[in-house]
Amino acid sequence: MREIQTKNLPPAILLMGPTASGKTDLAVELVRRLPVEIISVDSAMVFRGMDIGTAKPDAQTLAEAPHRLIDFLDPAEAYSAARFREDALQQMAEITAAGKIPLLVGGTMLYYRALQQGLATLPEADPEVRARLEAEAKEKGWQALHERLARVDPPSAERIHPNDPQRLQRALEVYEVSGQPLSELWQQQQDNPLPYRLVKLVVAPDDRADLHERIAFRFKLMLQQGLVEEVEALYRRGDLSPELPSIRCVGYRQVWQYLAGELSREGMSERGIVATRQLAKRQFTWLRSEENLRWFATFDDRLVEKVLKFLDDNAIN
RNA sequence: GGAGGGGUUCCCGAGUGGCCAAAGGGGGCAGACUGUAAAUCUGCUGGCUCAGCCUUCGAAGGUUCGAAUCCUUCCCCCUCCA
Repeated sequence: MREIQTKNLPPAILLMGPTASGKTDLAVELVRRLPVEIISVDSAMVFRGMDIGTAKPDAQTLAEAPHRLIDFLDPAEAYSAARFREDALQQMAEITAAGKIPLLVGGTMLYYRALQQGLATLPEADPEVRARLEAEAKEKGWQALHERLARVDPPSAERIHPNDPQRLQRALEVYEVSGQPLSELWQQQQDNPLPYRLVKLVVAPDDRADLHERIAFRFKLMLQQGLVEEVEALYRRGDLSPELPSIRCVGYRQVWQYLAGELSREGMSERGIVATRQLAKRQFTWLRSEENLRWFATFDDRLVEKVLKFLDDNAIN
């Protein structure tokens, strides 16, 4: 029954893949051949002034294939999965209204998840509450906060590992701000299917070793292109710190440490490459749990051709 | 040529007779993931016919009931003296 309803919905393409798999190149190619418009699904490209390290397409590419949801946030600010969902839905609606097809491209898998499955109605981040919890943890230890969570929200305490400060903090924050346990609010979550017929594909090298090689090559290229200078500009602002989501991004964090004298130039490069590999690995874990994915190999000579055929078979043309 | 220090499982590094397939860290692999997610966290990590067995601590011998740990010879690396 749901299938039948789906048929009448406007289409949208989700193009996923680990970092350095060639998503952007493929997306640009699709823009040239199909009536699609790109929406970025990337938690790092949202930041202004973070171009080289996020592998943001260059100005010329962006002129040809505009990306929505990039370059709109200052690195001092924070984004979220919930805001992404709102923003993406709005952009998708605009594109569809203009008679085009939304092409969502990126590697932030939580955002895809949030978009597809929706989120529970929860209070947004509260910097004051977080700061207070942080201070408390520093004094008493996260173990104590885990014990407190066990009293006010047993299911969440059961689920969240005592060593996971980020999730502990969030669960306690939700309880403090809303007066309700996170686990309760989750239960009230409603099924909220997207009003789109999703066609999902992923690009990734067949061989992990190939991806690792690409990652190392690309990171060194970023350094040649001026990644250190880019991060230095952020470093010199004086109002940014390594705790911010922007500065914790892969590459930025390591270069920041290098600028702070905590890493040698060589160590920074090595750690940056390692962090990128580890990111790709986590992205694969998400991808394996995605339903209805069609996989394409990055190094396939006929990649574009095959993708176009697949999309055509799915009534996208 | 002489004096000393060292070679440990993918890497770094602890271990100086049994409790050692060998601490810890890194890397790798697998997993989790609901407003920080390029984040945060968890597990595994010599092999096998897997409550046991086999191979491993530079190499080869030896001592011992038993050796990564002690002895002998050899190979290689580092520091210092000449």
